[in-house]
Amino acid sequence: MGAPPRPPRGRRRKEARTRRAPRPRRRTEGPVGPGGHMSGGPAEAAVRSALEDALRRMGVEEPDVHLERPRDPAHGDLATNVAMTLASTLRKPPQEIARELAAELSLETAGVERAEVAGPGFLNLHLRADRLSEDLRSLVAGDEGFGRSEVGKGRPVMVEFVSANPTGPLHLGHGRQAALGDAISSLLQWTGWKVHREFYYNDAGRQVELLARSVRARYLQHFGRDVSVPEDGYHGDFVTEIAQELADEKGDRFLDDESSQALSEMRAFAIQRIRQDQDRDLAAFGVRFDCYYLETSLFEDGTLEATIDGLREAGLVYEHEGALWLRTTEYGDQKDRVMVKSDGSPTYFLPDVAYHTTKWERGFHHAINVQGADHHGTVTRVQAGLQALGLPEGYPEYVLHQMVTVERDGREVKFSKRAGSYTTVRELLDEVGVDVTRYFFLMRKPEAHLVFDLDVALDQSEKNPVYKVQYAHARMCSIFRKAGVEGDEVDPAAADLSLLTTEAERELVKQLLEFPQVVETAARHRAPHLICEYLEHTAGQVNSWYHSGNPTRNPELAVLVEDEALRKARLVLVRAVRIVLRNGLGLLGLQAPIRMQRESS
RNA sequence: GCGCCCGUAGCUCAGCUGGAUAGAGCGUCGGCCUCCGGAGCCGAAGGUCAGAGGUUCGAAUCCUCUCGGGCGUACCA
Repeated sequence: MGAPPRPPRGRRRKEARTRRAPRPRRRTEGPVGPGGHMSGGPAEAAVRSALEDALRRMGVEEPDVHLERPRDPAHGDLATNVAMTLASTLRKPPQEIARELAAELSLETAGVERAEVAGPGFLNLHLRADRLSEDLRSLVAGDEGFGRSEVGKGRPVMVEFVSANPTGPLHLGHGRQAALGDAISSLLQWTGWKVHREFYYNDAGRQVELLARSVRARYLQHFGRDVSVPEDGYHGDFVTEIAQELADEKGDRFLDDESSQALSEMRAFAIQRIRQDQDRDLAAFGVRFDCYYLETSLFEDGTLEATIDGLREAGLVYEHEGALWLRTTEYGDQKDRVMVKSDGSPTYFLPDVAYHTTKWERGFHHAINVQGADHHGTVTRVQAGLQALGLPEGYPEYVLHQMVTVERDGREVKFSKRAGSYTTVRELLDEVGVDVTRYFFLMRKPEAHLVFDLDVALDQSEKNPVYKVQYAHARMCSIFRKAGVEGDEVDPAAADLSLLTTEAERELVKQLLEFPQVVETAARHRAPHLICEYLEHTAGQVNSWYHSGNPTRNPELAVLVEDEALRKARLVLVRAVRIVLRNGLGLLGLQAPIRMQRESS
């Protein structure tokens, strides 16, 4: 066979505006984009602007100050490496620049007690105690909104996730997607985006056809006929269950009816049952969608034809061996792709492209698809198809996650009964519960393989990270009960927060104040695991602080000390902890329990 | 073959824009614990950041190559 025909030259040249090698889409290049400063609390903002003023006085025109919280408390509350980054443009040694900056900095307006040059050119800043107190007050004032920001400016973004075919129960991969998609959606909401959650149903095409044939086979078997499920059909128990229900509801009316009408009725029945099943699991998992988009609707409303027409107009469509191809290689794909097979039916690729055009047309100029990495082959071609239609390069953005395996005693387990070859979300939910399942799906970055350790998941002690965080929250509530006060009524204005002087307390306050930045970073990187990590770390600090006040050993470090003023101040800190943990857990879709109840075994 | 992802402590994993002595949990070892909430607390040991080269004042992080693992590479979804 010769090479496929090529479109007319002039046309092609015009349309082929970009012809570059495929480039991996970094998750950091999404809607929020890199760059732009993270907020930080009022104290940090004051430090930043004071540093910028000082730098301007030193002749730096557009100072770009990066502030970080040093790991080592001895290195101050905040540190900047700006002297090192300016060394080449100012042509001076970093340490000298840092010394100048320290001298030029107005400590008063920065709210800084002292500034020290350290290491290769860091400027370490120790905040005045009152600045930390102010930030703590604003944290409590923020309450349920603490951690939210407006960087998204209310722009719409669609997050598509799960999008399971209606051909069986949801499996672990879908579970991870449900958790990820929902958490990423929440993160975007928390950072000021208008989020639309969508589920795309591939209810057309070959797979549902196979499902229908499989159900029919089981149905006929039910009536004693000697038929077998198609080789490439669905063999799980759920197919038999559906066939059983079909027989219960419709009797034997399909028994000798081999018409396509009968098959399509059976298909509709099966799809409806499976969707019900999936919906129930998603509801149990606590995930809601704003829209379920049906692939079949693209056939019905003419979107498919319109898409083909659009692609023809772009001059990138050609026929070859009876099939209709799209020249996706124009946009970096490894080979051209078939849109319509020689038998006249479309491949999944065409509706996929058509579907994504509707996202754009519905006003979602930012779209994120959460998918399993086993589908990564589709990314380039779908983006290519969309680019051919004039949509921007890199639309939509993809978050691809790796596979999930379940382990017990260090060995992989597959405890599926219903699905045949895979473990279902339902089975996992029944085994370990919603909160643990969600958290475990989120605690690793999406692109890393996830090992779901059942031994840890079933452990109800603080070795289980979920319980560790929830315990810390419950403990704070417990302290309020013990103190006989309503946590929400603990008033920072009525307390002298300068009494929070121990290192553990100061470090804890700083940790809590970091929450908004963590949310922003996690949202920008589509990385819910950063929230998990933050919560675990925070809970560790909280628990350690709490335990340091052991009544028999160090009663003076307990929250509920005799000293009324100190007690009030510490109760404010307890309230702040509770706010942050509750907000963080809520963001991930987890409960923040007032008290923990263990199941006795 | 080509493309994408991954490789950090015994295990599971963090590590933000390239920054100071690479962190956490589990496990191991050593202490403590009739505690505001229960399998808890404190501490210790444990590293050639897969390997090699490069860029840089500075690399786990950026670039190139090699090795190892996973996935993809259909007129399947």
